[in-house]
Formats: sequence, structure tokens, C-alpha cells
Amino acid sequence: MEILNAAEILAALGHESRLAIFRLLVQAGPDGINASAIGEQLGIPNATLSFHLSHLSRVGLIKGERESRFIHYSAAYETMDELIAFLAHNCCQGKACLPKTSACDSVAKRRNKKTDPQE
Amino acid sequence: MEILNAAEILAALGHESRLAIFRLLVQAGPDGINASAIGEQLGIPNATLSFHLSHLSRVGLIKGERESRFIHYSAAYETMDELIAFLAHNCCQGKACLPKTSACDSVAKRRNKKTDPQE
DNA sequence: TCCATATTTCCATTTTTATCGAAATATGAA
DNA sequence: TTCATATTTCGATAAAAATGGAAATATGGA
Repeated sequence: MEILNAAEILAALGHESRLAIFRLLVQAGPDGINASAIGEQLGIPNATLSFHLSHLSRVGLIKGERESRFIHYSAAYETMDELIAFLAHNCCQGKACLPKTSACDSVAKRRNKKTDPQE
Repeated sequence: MEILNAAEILAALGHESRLAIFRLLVQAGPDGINASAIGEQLGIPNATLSFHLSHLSRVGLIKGERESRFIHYSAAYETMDELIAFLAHNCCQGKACLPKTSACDSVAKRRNKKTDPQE
């Protein structure tokens, strides 16, 4: 992941409605839910919802798949995973800076891996 | 962490210059570096840099501390940690959705903890 | 076909954010 | 004091993003 890409993804999440949509899908699981169900749960008008859904799709945070008249949206977990890895990349010089998640991919840790996804 | 707060933090990171600043500080370690050094490394004019630094400070992603004529900025690791925990909260219904970081704080995992930081 | 529903696109408007020169402020050194 | 450097604030402008009604499109059922 490159910095411009990461910034776009973060900007997409940096809006209350889109973040709420994304979390709803993260918690809904791989099957996802359809657009109108999202709109009802969050109280967002059609046009606005569609705008946010396409924004989230464009940056790769969610995926939409049509099933008859509905479009089921689901979270793209791998994008979130890459984003978190990007944020934690080379962080804190080996100290335990992220105790809640253990997400820190320190130089010391990465030394034992075969491939480095970012260099 | 609440959703409005998380969205503000994500929006702050969702700008190429601010993300570059934040990563520079994440990798610089706890001592941090001063504003002019950031400006030189990233090629950002004074006024613009100051705007972004205060934005990052306001949402709690970085901290500035004056040392004589310089202000040393450093990353607030705990805010990043909380943000990542927020994103991964209740994700994916127990499946291994975040293999790169293992950051997923699933219901199954949390069942073994005493306190839940978000509920 | 005709209708109902799901979703998107169009469009005009409003709101928010970013940019950066110039001036102001802060600190310490000579 | 006077000067040099570090950083912020001011202010005007430009650029980008968000909003949502109305119309258009897509799909399947009657």
C-alpha cells in the first residue's frame, strides 16, 4: 500500500456516515446487507447513501454484489488489514506501542519474515 | 472511543501531507522531531505545515512540546492504538479477518477479558 | 406489457477544507 | 537591546466534498 492510497482510504473513513456504514458492514459479516437496509438503519436519504457507498467502494473498503433487485454490500476486510499494517509499519522502534491490538509491525518483528509487503 | 471522535481522527489522517507527517513521527520514536525539520523533509511551507500540525494535535494524534525555540512533535501512540481497536471492534464474527496485524478484537476473544473498553 | 421497488445519476447549492504570503509572536543569543 | 530563528496567526482565495430532491435506470413480479 502506498501513502496516497492509504490517505484516500482514511479520508473515506473520516466521515461519520461512511464510518457508520463501514462498521455496520464489518459487524454484519461476509454476507453483508443491502443498501436500503443500511439507509433505514442509519437514516440516510437515498442519494446521499449512494454517494457514500460508491465512495467506500471506489477506495476498496466495501464490495457490492447485485442479487436480484438488491445490492448486497459487505466489508473488504483485507483492505482494512492492509491499512492497519500500513499505519503500524515501522512504528515505535520495537517498543510495545499498540498494546490493545498488538498490530505494531516493528522492524524487530519483521526481521523474521520472508517478505516485506511495503518495501 | 466514540464514532464521532474516530471519524475526526480518521479524517485528520485522510490527507496526504498529514499522513506523511504522522508516519514520520511514528517512525521517529517518542522523542519526536521539531516542526522545521518536518517542513524540510516533506517540503511543506510554514503556514501550511502549522495548519496541519495543529489539526493533528487537536484530534490527539500528535503532541507538541516546546524546547527553547523549537517545538518537538511526537506521535501519540495510544490514540493510534485506540483507533485501531475501534476499527476492529466486533469484526468478522470470530473469523481471522486481519491476518497481517491480528488486530481483530472479536467477541470470542473479548469473552476472556475482564473489561470491555467500548461498551 | 405495466407496475412496484431498489438503486443510481444528475444537478444546483451549501459547507468545509486547504493553501500560503505576509505579518505577528516567541525564544534565546550576541 | 538588537538581531536571528522558530512557529503561529491572519486573511483572502481556491479547491474539494457533502447534501438531497427529482429524474433516470435496473430488476423482477403480476
